[in-house]
Amino acid sequence: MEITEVENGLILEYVEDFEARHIFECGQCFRWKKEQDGSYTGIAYGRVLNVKSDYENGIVLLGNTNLKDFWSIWFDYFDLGRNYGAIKEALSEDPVLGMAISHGKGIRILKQEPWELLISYIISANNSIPMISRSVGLLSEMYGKQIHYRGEAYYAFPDPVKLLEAGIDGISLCRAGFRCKYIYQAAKMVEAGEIRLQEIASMDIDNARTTLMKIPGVGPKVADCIMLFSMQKYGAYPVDVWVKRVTKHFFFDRDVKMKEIQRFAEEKFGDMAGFAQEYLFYFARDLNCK
DNA sequence: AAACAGGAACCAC
DNA sequence: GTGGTTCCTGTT
Repeated sequence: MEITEVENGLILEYVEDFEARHIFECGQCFRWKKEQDGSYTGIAYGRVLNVKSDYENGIVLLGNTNLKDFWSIWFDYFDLGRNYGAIKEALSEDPVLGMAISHGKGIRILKQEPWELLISYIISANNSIPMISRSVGLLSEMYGKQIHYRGEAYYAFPDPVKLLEAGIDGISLCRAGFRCKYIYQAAKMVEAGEIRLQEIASMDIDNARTTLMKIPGVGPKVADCIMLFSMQKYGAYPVDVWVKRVTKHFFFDRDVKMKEIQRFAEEKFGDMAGFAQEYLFYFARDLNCK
């Protein structure tokens, strides 16, 4: 990779396995908005960033940043030190994964913030992606810190304290329905130190899952999403309806239970299950696999 | 306008 | 521990 500093941004060249559309639209994040020019603008770690990529030429343009933030935030956020070529090659031994990977070849799993993901995925339960994005956006607008970029206002995701101050009634304004009480309780547990996300992140996958599931609104699927997308637990294989459908369709072709799918993923993909899940999810949505 | 979409809680068994 | 029902908001 080669980095050039330009006016209010960076040009990255010789970047492999990076396609903004695949990264931001494979279901792992809710705060990146597509712009007219095909770039994406989002907010993470208290910074607003604009991203545009050209997969074939290995070019990524980062707007509204600098070298310091690149090395302290964005290099890790986009996991640019990871060799996705090797992962894709290994997974492609399976022909179904081979197809899925050619559909989403530029997917990278972002290293997002555990607290924001905990709340985002509590909201995701029995909910659709546009509605989840809206609720997370509303919480941020109402209770998060405002940041300006190109004359527009962006909002960081609010701290637990801010949500506690808002109370259940304040939280309910984000239109997350029955999940609002879980959001409030989660904030309470985190603020009280009853749940320590950093500690959970350092546990092995089974202990981390069990501990996360003590939080109301967090079941097996939500726990696996939090672990995969913010705690680098790449053996997690979150099974939502799409992953259930696509796994069932290509690998079973019969009625299967969640537990069977979990065991199958663990045995077939091992510590790469999370990557396989993302390729399959994006593929299933593309195919509208039912 | 009724049917459908989407995970976890909760309660029987 | 498994199975069925309910929760909320929105779209088709």
